[in-house]
Amino acid sequence: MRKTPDRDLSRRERQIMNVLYRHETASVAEIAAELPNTPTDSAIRTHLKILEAKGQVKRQRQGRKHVYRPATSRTRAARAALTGVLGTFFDGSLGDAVAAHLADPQSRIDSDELERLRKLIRDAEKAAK
Amino acid sequence: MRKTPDRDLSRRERQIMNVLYRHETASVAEIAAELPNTPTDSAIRTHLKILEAKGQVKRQRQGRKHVYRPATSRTRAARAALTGVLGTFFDGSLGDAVAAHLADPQSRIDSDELERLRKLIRDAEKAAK
DNA sequence: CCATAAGTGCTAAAAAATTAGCGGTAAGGA
DNA sequence: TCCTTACCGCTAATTTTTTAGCACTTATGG
Repeated sequence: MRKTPDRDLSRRERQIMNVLYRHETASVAEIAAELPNTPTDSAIRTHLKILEAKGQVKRQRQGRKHVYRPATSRTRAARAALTGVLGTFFDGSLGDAVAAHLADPQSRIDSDELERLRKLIRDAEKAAK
Repeated sequence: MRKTPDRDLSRRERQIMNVLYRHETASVAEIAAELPNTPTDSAIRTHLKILEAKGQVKRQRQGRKHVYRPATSRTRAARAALTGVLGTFFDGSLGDAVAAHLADPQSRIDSDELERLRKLIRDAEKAAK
């Protein structure tokens, strides 16, 4: 028996949650389509059942099948994930992260995106006053 | 036997790698100090051995003990982690992520940080021309 | 209204992850 | 030098994760 339940999710559980966050909502078959080393539907259903018991996902019938969604809002999860990455890799600094991403040759930031960022910062500065 | 080795790391492996990325370099005892549900040093050593075999960490004697560090550069790992979060939660958009973080009441962005961001964007725009 | 297909949950087995015991080695101080 | 302490890796056991088999239910279309 486990003393304290693990805070983090297992590898598969995390993979599944990530699919759900990308899709907002997904059926077993849709999840299967995105998992590496694709397991059977049956295996996925077991994970979903466990995740549901952990309070991580909600399910809902939709016609013949079930559709699953994350129990916590995307916004909340997104903030937590971002904050985690900032903490682990960027010393908690958003600026460091933005700098790194802008410098990443893979990132392909276009000028519209830059423009958008510029406005975001400006608005934030305005709001701070 | 495993057909293809899993791309992702196991839960503990990831926890350990994250400690290493935060510290850049760490001893077994230092790692232990930061892991939830703290296991014995011996257990951690086993994980490190496996991570070393997977090519994820390098070790180095330092006096009496060993010191471990990630095998891949922090920069590379950081980019990958950030890109992953952007993909899962922000539709790949840096702007969305920045907006979310600025809107996060927990984030406590101060005006120096905003100033810094402003310059980053400006320089990037300049460079794009 | 029957046959088929699509989807489900239970259960138990297999594989992987996680852990600790223990004996060994070497450094440092009495 | 000898004892104690700090660390190490090997090995084997335990626990968790991950998986699939299978029998059951329910829409659907012929």
